[in-house]
Parts: sequence; C-alpha cells; structure tokens
Amino acid sequence: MRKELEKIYDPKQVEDRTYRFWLEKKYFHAKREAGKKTYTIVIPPPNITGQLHMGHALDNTLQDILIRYKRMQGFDTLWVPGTDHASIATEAKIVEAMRKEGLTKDDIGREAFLVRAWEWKRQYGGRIIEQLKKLGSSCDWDRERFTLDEGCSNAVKEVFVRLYEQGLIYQGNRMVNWCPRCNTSISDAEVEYEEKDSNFWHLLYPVKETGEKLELATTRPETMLGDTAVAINPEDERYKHLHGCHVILPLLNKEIPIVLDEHADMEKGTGVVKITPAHDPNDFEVGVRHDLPIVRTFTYDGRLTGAAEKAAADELIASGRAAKGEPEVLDCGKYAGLTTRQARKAILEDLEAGGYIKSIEPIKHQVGTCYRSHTEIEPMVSKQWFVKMEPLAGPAIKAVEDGTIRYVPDRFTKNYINWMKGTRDWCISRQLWWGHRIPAWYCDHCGKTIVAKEAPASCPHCGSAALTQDPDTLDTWFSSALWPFSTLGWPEETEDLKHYYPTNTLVTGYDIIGFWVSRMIFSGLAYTGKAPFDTVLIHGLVRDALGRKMSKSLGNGIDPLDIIDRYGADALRFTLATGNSPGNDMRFSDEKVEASRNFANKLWNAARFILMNLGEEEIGTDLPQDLALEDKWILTKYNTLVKEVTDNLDKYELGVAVSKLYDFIWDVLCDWYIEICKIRLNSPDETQKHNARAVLSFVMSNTLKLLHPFMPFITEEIWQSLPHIGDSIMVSDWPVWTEELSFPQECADMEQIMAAVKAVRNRRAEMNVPPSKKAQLNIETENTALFSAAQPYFMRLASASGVCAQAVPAFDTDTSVCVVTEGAKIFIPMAQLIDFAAEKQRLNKELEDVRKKLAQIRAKLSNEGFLAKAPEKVIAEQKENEAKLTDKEQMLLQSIEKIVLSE
RNA sequence: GGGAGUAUAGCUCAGCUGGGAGAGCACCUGCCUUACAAGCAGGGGGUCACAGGUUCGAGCCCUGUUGUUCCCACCA
Repeated sequence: MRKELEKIYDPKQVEDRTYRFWLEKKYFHAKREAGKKTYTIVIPPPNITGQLHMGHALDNTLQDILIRYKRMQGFDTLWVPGTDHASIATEAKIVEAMRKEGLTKDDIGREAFLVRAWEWKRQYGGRIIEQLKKLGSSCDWDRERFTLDEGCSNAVKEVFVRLYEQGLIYQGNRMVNWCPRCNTSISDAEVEYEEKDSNFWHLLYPVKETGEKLELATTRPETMLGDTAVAINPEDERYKHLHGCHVILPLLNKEIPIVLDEHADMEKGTGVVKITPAHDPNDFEVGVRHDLPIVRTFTYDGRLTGAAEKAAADELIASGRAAKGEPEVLDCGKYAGLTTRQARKAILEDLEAGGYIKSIEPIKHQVGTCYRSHTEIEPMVSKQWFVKMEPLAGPAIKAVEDGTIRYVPDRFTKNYINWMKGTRDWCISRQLWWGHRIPAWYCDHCGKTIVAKEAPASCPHCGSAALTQDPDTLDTWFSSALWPFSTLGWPEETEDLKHYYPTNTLVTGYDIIGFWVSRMIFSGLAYTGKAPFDTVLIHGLVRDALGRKMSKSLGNGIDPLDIIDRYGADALRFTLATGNSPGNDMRFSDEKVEASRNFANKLWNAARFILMNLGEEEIGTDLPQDLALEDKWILTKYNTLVKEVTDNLDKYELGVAVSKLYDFIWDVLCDWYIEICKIRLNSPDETQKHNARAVLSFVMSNTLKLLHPFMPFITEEIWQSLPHIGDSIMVSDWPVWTEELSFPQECADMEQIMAAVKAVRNRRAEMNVPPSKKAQLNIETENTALFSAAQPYFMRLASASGVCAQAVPAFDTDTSVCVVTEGAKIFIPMAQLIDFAAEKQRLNKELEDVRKKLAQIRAKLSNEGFLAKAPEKVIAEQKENEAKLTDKEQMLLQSIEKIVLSE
C-alpha cells in the first residue's frame, strides 16, 4: 500500500514519528559486532546549563552525517552522547538563583548547595538532550554519560592520583588569575582580553640615598601598597648611580630596594617599574629572582586586606604549616575593606595630596577578564594545584607531527602545536563546590598531604584520624580531557573500551582546540597509551547574516529549534552542511534555510511524481534488462555521483558532497530525466512504462541513500514509500560505484542531444517564440540515427512539431533560422516570425565572439613554446576547439549571408 | 610584536594537482507545459583586491602592498 503524499512536504508530520521509529528499532545502539570495523565518535558534551544554539546544531549535524554514513557503510558505529557539568557556569547560575531568594553559598553550606546543584542538573540536564534529538542525532542514548557521574568521577580520581604519584601534579603558591566575582582561580586559557580606557599614572618615589624623585608609571596604582621593590634595567645609563639604593614607598613610608632586572624595559616609560610580587605575574617572577617578600594587599573577593586577614596569615605562617612561598598580608589600615576600585580612588587622592603624582596619561589598555563573568581578573599569589605540562606536551606534539592524529583542515596543526609549545603549567584547582572534589586530605596533626582515590581512615604519616579534605574542586576541563575514554569505562578494561577505543573522529570548533582538544590528546596518550582519536575535524563559527558572532548581548542569536519549527530539521541540517567547508566560519540566514526547504520540497514532489506513476504495479529494486538511452545516461550520472559523494565524505568535504547531491537531484534528475521519462510514462506501451518506472524508482531510491546522512527524515519517509528491501534507509547499504552502470558512449550521445535542445530553446527564447508555437526541426548531422531517434525528446523538450535528420545539406536554408551545436546544424523554418534586422545583429555579435575566441586559440597554437612544452592532450584539445570554432564561424557567415539575401 | 585565514557576479560562497570564469539568492524576460509558482525555460551582470615575478599559459604558484577576520603573547 502506498501513501498518498501531500503536495507540500510537512516536516512536522514526519520528524518526531520517524525519530521514535528509529529509537524503537534500536538502530542507534552499538552492539559490539565481532568482525566489523568500528567507527566511533564522542560528542563534545554540551553544558547542562545550556540550550541548543547554532554552534551545537552545526557540530552535531556534522557528527550525525559522519555517523550515519559510516553506519550505512557497514561499520560497527558508536556515537557516545553526554553532558558536561560545567562547574563554573553552573555554579554561577545556582548562586544567581539563590541570590534572588536572598541566600548565599555560605548561608546554606556545601551539602545543601550540592543538593540544589543536582536538582538543577536533573531539571535542565535533559533539556539539551531532547533538543539534540530534534535535530535527528543518532546517538547511542543507552550509553549517555555525564562528566560528574560515578564512572567519570572514578576516572578523574584515578588520573589525579597517578599524576600526583608521578610528580606531575603539584601544589604550590603561584601566580593565578583570580576572578573576584566567581570567587575562584581560573586558568590562563580562561582569561579573555578586552580593550578598556585607562590611565598611566606617573608616580614619583623618593630615593632615600640621594633624595631625588624617581619617576615611574603604573596602570594599577591600587597595588602600590604591596610594592616590595622598584626595578631598573642593569644597563640603563640614566640610573647607574642608583645601583644599591632604596626608595621610600609613599603613604607607607616603607623602605624598599631598587633592584636590577631585565624585566625593566629601557624603551618603555621612564624605564623604572614598581614591583608588586603578590599581584602581578611579571612582578612575581622578578620577586622570585631577587628573593623579594610577597605582600598580599587584596582579599580573594577583591577588597583591600585589613587586620583580620593579616592576623590569619600571621598565624598560619607562625604555625609552620604554610607552604613555601606563602605571602605575607598587609593590614592596609584606612584602606582596608575598600574594593579595589574604591582603593584606587582613595590612594590616588592621598598620593596627589602628598605630591607624588607627576602626571596622568590616558591610554587604551588590554585588560584581562574572566571568560565567564567578564569581571576584571586580579592576579593573585595563592596556593593551587597544578599539572606540570612539559612532560605531557612532548608526546602530544609528536602524535600530531608524526600523523597519528590529523587535523582537518591541516592548518590547525600549527595552531595546536603553537598552543602546546607555549603552554604553561595548568592550574586545575577551583574554589568552587560544583565539580570533582580534589582527592587530597591534610592531616590536622602533622600537616602532611595525603592523595588517594578514597578518603583515608587515618594519616599514614602520624596515625592521626583528624584529616581534612581539600575544599577545592577541579577545573571542568580536567574531566572533559578524559571524555573519550572515561565514557567507555576507563580505568576499567571494559568491553566497550577494548572495542571502541581509540575513537575515530573528533568534531569541534577551532575555539576550543586549546581548552579541550589538546588536553584530550595529552591525556589519552599519557593514561591509555593511545591517541584518543585519529582525526580532528575542525569547523568554524556560525555567524549571523551580517557576519557577526551570535551572542546574547547582541541579541542576534538564531534559535535552531525555532528554525526546525519553521522549516524542519532536514532543512536546517542541509543549510549547515551546505555552506560549510572545514575550519571556515559561515553565515546563517533565513534565505539559506528557505533554499534548503525548497530543495526538500522539490525532492518531495519528485517522489510524489514517481509514486503517482508507479500506480499499483509491483516493482522490485532491480533494473530492467532493456535500458533506453536516457536510462543509460542517468545511471552513468548517478554512478558518478556515488563516487563523488563517497570520496568527498571520506575527505570530510561534507559541503562539497552535499552540493553534488543538490545539483544531481535538481538539475539532472528532476529537470531532465523526469521530464524525458514522461514520454514513456505517457506511452501506451506497458513495457516502456514499466522500464521507466523501474529506473526512476532505482535512481530515486539509491540517491535517497546518498542524501540520507544529510536529510535523514525526508529520505526515510520517501524511501519507505518506494520499493525497498529492509525496514529502514538508515541501515540500508551505502551505494558503491560499479562498472556496470557506466555507459560513456550513451552518456555522450545524450549530452549531444541535450546541447541541441538547449540551443533550440535558447534561440526560441531570444526570438520570443512562446512554447505553444511548435516548429519543425531540420537537422543536418552525420549522426542521423541518433538525432532521428531523438525526435520524441525534441518534441517534449524543445517545442518541436517534428524532426528530420539528414547527413547532406538539403534544407531550405533561406527561410530557416540556424543554430549550430556540437555535431549538428539545426534549421528552424520560421522565417516569418523573425525580425530580420535583429537577427542579423545577433548573428554578427555571435560571430564576433567566435572570432575573438578563435584568435586566442590560434595565438596559442602558433606559439612555439606552447607546442613544444604543453602536454599533447592539451594541444589536441586546443586543436579540436579550433576546428569546432572554425566550423561555427563558417556557419554564422552563411547564416548572415542568407539573411542578407532574403531581405 | 608572532602566527593563521580571507579578498572571485549586487549579496553569500564553490573553483580539486596551473590549460576555455561557476552555483544559490537577488534582478530582467517569457511560461499556471496535470510532480513541484517553495515551480519551469531563457537572460543580463565579473580587470578573479593591487603591483611585480615564475611559466608557452596564472583566479590558482612566488614576492611585495592594501583591506578584512581570527588566534597567541605583551603592554610596569
């Protein structure tokens, strides 16, 4: 029973139903089939706080195309889905929600906070999964994972303990980027630079020994209370007399040394730099070199320190439990408790009053901000956990250099290697609650640190049972880095891990190569001994129609769900695949989706036409024995398409593959083949009818397979209506190129006729002859058999009333219009319809064009260099062209003469 | 400061290893030709950013210039 299809394709009638059908049939589920090659992708896990945006839509469309393609090719295919706990982003949202209730984290405590967080996850974590399903993603939902689930947490602990034992994780007082808003440290990669207006304040610090005033510039005067030195360049002639001297720090009246350090750039400013080791990364390094005291003057929530903070720090230092490099804390006295912004103002006022400000110079300044909250980050010395990168980076660079892992497109290799080489130690501890808690305990008694997967009962050093776990959690990316193998069960040697790891293709945007891809690579190599994937397919950003980044603040984001609602998931996927070449950004606009929607509708109507013509006849999936010229032509074209689509998918040129499909379906299949088939479908000959139906059905059904990875819903719907074997197109066999469907001679013949049809149409259109006005075609050709047999084509496609083909010139050329195409001169006797003057003008223009081209070719052919050095094939081609054009020139001259005669 | 991308029709972009400039949208003309007006047929429109170079031949390769986008580092 065949369904009656609607005139306009309605995705809403099809998509949800079809998706449920696939789920029920368990087609997405990977079964670990012995003897089959595997193909595995792990999804870049979206944040549980997130809503599906265009970036996700693109990323997942590309993955689904690859997965569906490989599945049809017979691979044992697994696409692992899941979500990311996104510690900093999620925590921020929960804190924000609590703030509206008038609550803070400290009010409710860690446990109650985590209860809320899990509740949040329960409520929103599923949302984005449902949205991915709307897209048609064929993920194995039975294997869905979450970065904070038991298995992933186990993997995290395993890695932490191993790295600690290998000395690759260490704890230390180091300069970190502190976000006072999020109240946590963040990694270097999480700092974004934004240009802001600011000032250079030129300050004057009195020199103790000479009494002169030393001028220096700063952008952050509020840090001056923490200055522990002033640096000058050892080579700087201007200040040689100050070597070994001291300055008096204004406001505090504290004596601090003048140190000699390369960091002081003689070219910049006055060549003098104030050194604040606790609050500037460079100054910290200077401090280490000169063994300067580190004086912290900011609290972790961005205020100036006071007596209480000083007392706490003093006590810690006195207890002897402070780690090496623990900073001193200053009681900032009258400034204590001010925010850094308030402190800047107050300190500047006091400096001004004391005559310490020489001048103020406005500048544009790149300021580091938190990628999450966009708050200005404060560099702070604080005790954090770090991963030592150097030993891990080496193998990760090698794996890409030696081709174990390949970036597509290749240019991102360089990008990656630069990142890897430049990377500093990775700060992995976060002062947050939502995340993997660091598996480290401190003995309250002896102060030693214990790192273990499970909480130890007592201190292995002193036996004390009084242990306190490190309150911090790990950077989200620490667990994401393990994603390709933690999701498959690592560190357990699970069947899935053995079977599906290493994975194959990782699909992601270039914006997280540093954050994520590089960390997965070194993690995979270090912990599993294998590269986690063989190919990294990089795509660009989806921008709006004006080329701007889609962002919340601009409000120019386009909601993929809205697009699906209006145009269907297939149209969205097709749009995203079509404009896309690896690594390049793309612009998204409604017009493009409309074009895709129109394409879907075109396909739908072609299918309707075929189904309508199949009638009640039972047609198998085989081709008929007796193929017509047009059948051999379309099959040859189809066969080529199979090869092109397959090759381009293998090269990850998904955009090229999909545009080949578009051209074939629209131009070749619909505009030509279906039109030609109408001849036989309307004929009374049942065999002819049957043959046309069978070939149409064959070509459509197999073309649908090629299109299925791109437009899964509509292809399934149509495919099931056509004669088919099996339950679903998504598990049908991917077509392969075959010699049997290659008919080069017939293909060339057909194209000769098509060229003639086009020429006739063209001429008629130029002369404004309506299609209803039929005309006889008299064709002078050496291939009379072909053109005579083509009479039905000309009648159907070129408004011919009849065709007469002869080898010798025998037509009444005086009353005919002539068009010349390859292999034929066609005379159309409709002199009475023509405006002779216009026709003559047109012919002259064409003659001019032909002669221009001819001159070019002749210039080449008379060039001795060309004849000597160009390949024979090219020379032959040029000669052939010359002959054709010469022929055409003659024809045109004759035609012009005819017109002149008949005038 | 270091690196990468990109510049082709009015707009968005293809153009594979050098060998007669392409598509979609937009525009113009003619068609409701019983699958599709979300359609069919035809058409106009380009100094391939600029300047050199290599080559018999350059949109494509090399050098430089300009515009534009992005990444990394630094900016006391």
